[in-house]
Amino acid sequence: MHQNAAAENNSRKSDARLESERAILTAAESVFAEFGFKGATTALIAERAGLPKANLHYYFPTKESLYRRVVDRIFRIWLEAARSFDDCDDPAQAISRYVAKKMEISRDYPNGSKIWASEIMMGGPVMQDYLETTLREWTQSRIDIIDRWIAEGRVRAINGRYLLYLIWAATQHYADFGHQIATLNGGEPLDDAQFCDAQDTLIGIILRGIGINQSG
Amino acid sequence: MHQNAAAENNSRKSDARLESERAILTAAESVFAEFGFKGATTALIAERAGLPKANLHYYFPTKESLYRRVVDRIFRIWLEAARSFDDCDDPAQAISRYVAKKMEISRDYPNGSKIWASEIMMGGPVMQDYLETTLREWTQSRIDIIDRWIAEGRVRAINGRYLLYLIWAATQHYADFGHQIATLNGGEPLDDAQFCDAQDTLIGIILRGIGINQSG
DNA sequence: TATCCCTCTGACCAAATGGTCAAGTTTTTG
DNA sequence: CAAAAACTTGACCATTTGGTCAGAGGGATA
Repeated sequence: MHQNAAAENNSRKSDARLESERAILTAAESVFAEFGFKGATTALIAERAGLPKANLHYYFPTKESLYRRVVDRIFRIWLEAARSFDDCDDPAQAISRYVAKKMEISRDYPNGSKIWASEIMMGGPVMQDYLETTLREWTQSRIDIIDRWIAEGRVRAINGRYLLYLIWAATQHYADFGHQIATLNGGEPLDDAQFCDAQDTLIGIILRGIGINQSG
Repeated sequence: MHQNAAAENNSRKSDARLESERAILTAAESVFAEFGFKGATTALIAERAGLPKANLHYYFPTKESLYRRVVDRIFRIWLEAARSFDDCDDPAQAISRYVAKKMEISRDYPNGSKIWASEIMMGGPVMQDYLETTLREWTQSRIDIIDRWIAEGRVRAINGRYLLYLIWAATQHYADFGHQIATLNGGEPLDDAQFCDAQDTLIGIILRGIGINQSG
């Protein structure tokens, strides 16, 4: 196959290898999300990935190395969402875009969000570096932006830090507590219309809550 | 000791037994919160409770029975907070009291909140009954109250369900993600002043967000 | 003191689990 | 085509873990 060349761009890894790794990582995400790091078993991950456990250990020597790869991916997705805060200097647009993006991530990668939550609850054994460097810097720079908006009178005087926590909490809730939300929805996950309603309700409350009068 | 009579009110359990059970339950809460159900080991729980593992199994025959007791306690605390929604018919007071109460619970029983979160992420194997009965009924009745407030024009038209989810998410975040919040606070948990600030910021955003103009 | 009941605990066991390995099979390369 | 490199896998192992058990305190009551 001629796609070989494209695949080899990625560290000379064959298509088959990439496919196996992808299957393992996907399975690992679901198992780590459901049982936490200690509760996850490599046997179950291998089973969900459709290959023998020994084969899984060929690609990922230890459970921890596999876990690290999964956490890495999650953090990269988080960083992508973080960028939507930069695209625009209008507070209303910046915040509503950021909230919308985080909601979409909760819907599209719920397992990633759960693993993040689990990591933090365990005291961040793997992500502590990220928390102390990248996340801390990102958070402070966004607080600075919010403070500038406040100084310019475009946003009501609030503590930007706790606004960010509110946004993180409210959006990630739709992933981390998806099972509870589904149970309270008759056992079914939110459909598209409900999800949009949740998103709009959240954005509406936050924007008005920080003193932005929405048009429309 | 004359307190004996008081203790015997509780199913004839001796002081010593109650004390041992309390120590075990406290230890169990911290271990389940940190490692999840599967990751928690009875050996570690026993160690943190300061007694041999065999003794723990004398009081709680299986790990699951111990876990159920811990989850029961959490749910009872949750119900207590839920009542603060009933004490008052004024939307501003009812909601600000409820949020404040939930924030206090996050500060005072962070492990309980983490175990709840972990349970939900596992698909609610133990709490599913609660979710489908008590929680569902409580949620619907509160949505009805919010809808009445809206009909009376005392609150902006919003979807009450997603307002509740926002409140749960934002308040429980301070327990579940306490480690992340501490890391972003220079490694120290929020002090009293910061915690109050977070509480006031949250209440302020929510009240204004649902169209209640606060005085003061 | 003798009896009874509750509590405590070290030693033990079977099952589960992370990880290894040698012996294969397949794919790539010279 | 042959050799080498990469991949696959069943069997195996050491450790961990939930739970058991026999027997040892220890404090009431008669």
